[in-house]
Amino acid sequence: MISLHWKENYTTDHIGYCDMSHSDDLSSFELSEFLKFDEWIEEDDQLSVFPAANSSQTPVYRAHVIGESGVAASSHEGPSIEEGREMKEVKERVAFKTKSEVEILDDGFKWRKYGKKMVKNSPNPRNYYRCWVEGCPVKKRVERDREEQEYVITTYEGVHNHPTSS
DNA sequence: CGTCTTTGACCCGCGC
DNA sequence: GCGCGGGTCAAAGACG
Repeated sequence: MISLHWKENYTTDHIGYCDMSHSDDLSSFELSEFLKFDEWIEEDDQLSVFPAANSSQTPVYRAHVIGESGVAASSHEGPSIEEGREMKEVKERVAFKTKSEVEILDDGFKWRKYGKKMVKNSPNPRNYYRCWVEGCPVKKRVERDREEQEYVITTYEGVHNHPTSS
């Protein structure tokens, strides 16, 4: 059972989370690309790699999701998966808020850093990465949470047009 | 010596 | 039109 919930506003974005058990059929889930199944935040807020599809366990994983769609934002009861899919069409962007001391999280992809910027009202810089694979449009940006410095916010933008290179 | 990071410059959209 | 904030470029530097 997959359910997507949304919480209160987070600056201009909206934070939600998605609960799912590993018994779900990932391939048929429309949000699979959008949510990047290979990276999740576990219940204890430790980053973990999603287990292989043939794993016998059925753990529940949780990811924090930051959306930017007005569609999702306007829903008070929380968006359905339909709305989530619409969000993907508007902007293929997903963010994870992760409790971590290091900002370089190995998610199975190779990244090339191309920029760093100090953001206003925050003492922390924001780092910009591009997917290392040529022709792949995916970018990500990494920054520390303004208030909770022990958290790292990783934002992915776009969908990989190639398999994960290990 | 090649490759990846660093870092200031540049660009672009937006509000005033 | 101009300044500001955020995103990207690219030359120079670091590092193996």
